[in-house]
Amino acid sequence: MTVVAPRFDAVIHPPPRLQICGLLAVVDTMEFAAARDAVGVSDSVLSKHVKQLEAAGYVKVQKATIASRQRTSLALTPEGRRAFDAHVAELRRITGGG
Amino acid sequence: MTVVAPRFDAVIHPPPRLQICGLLAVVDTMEFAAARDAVGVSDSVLSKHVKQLEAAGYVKVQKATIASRQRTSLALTPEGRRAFDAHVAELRRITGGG
DNA sequence: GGCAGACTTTCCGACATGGAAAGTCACGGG
DNA sequence: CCCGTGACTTTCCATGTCGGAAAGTCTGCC
Repeated sequence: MTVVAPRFDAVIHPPPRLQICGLLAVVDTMEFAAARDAVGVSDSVLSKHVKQLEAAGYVKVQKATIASRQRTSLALTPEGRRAFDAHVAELRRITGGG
Repeated sequence: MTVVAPRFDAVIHPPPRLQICGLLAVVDTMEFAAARDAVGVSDSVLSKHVKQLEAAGYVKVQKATIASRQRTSLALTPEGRRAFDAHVAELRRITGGG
């Protein structure tokens, strides 16, 4: 039985955003710099993609000042996880993965 | 063991092209009109996407005049199948599907 | 008050996309 | 023979998206 209703999500599909979500789906929370390096983009590009995911309500951004340094961490919202799972399900359907 | 080397392919990734490849991966060959309807795009749009897949050497286009009517059928080339499989593998890797 | 760190925004130029319309090409009809 | 039709293909356009670079914002430290 299918757990999520497959639904193609244009906000998630672009490579950088698919990667961000894929990472967050596994680690639950990750810092801005780590995500930027993992995705392999510049600060501005990551910032812009995160902003779109945030605007869609898929990612939650937490800014904290730790040890005098600004730390921004990212995490999927429950809705973001649902959307991601649904998108992945749709990808599998499209690509013949069941 | 991995059968294909995961490799993100920008030619395949865009939704319409991912769909076209996904369809061809299953049916081996499909007519232009059937693909257009399955993907849900206009003639011109399908034609343009197919052209890109063809330019990349991923899809083979065969035009035949059958019963006085032009019939264009599409099929994945061996290289197209490899590229599609590799892209799908990469998507699974990114999306945490192994 | 000035400086550094960590992001954000703004400013572009380069492409990618899709729909509509015009263009091809090969019949089949009149 | 010329025309209309079917099945695509190209061209024309108006948007949109992307990414890099540079400037801007904020906060805490010196």
